[in-house]
Amino acid sequence: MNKSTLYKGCLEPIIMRLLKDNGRMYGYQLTQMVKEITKGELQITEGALYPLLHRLEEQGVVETEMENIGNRMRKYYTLTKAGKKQTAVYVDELRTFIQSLNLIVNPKTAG
Amino acid sequence: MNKSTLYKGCLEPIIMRLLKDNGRMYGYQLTQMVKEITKGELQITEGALYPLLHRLEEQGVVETEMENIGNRMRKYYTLTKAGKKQTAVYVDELRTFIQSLNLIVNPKTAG
DNA sequence: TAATTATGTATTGATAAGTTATGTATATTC
DNA sequence: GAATATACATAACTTATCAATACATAATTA
Repeated sequence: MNKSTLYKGCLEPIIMRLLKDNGRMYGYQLTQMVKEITKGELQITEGALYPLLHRLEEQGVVETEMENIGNRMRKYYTLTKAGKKQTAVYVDELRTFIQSLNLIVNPKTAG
Repeated sequence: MNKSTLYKGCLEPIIMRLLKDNGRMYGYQLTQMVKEITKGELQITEGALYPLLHRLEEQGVVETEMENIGNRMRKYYTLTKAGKKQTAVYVDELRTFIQSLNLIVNPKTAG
């Protein structure tokens, strides 16, 4: 096992949740926010993030706008209406999943 | 996404944790216990479980004994000493991971 | 009694979600 | 001028899991 492989399968709801909470965000910002919130515990790689974002765009879950900051471009992602609905469902599933993990790892305190 | 794909990467610490708590267990029993504890939320498939158990045996994390119950055979798994050590580390990592997920999904209550 | 479900271990082929590595480019800091 | 941070992107590879299948016995149900 590898510490960093734990979140396989959870990345999608994680990203969607952050977009729901913060509105417009760009890729690099998402990686930094995850790192910051989890105090460095979760680090999203670009190889995981960008294909995911593109997939979400393809599916109509997010929509994008480009913006130029100085000479660099940024691609901002926003949840669509359908995306927000989706997010609610996924985050709920993730919560249930967390609860399930808790029941196994902390059988006494988790109820 | 698929609800059942959430726990990719978490199965190993889950199984090891159960073995640590309950001592000797057999494969089918592990699947049933996970299902029971999580009220049906997590269902371990054989295609995931048995290869994992075999891998753990290969690595010296668990050791096995066969037993005949009636006419059916059962293969019991027990953590080795090294396995118990490993388990402590992995479960700790899983706890940290759960905490990280919580920080993202429940930013207000999780601290 | 025939069919289905539960118990029990195991393997195979396919898939998808990651990692690692690489590429491009600008801005900043030492 | 070298290293680091910012910013997007893709390609090749790995691997953990699923779905399906296989085999076998016991128990239940129609």
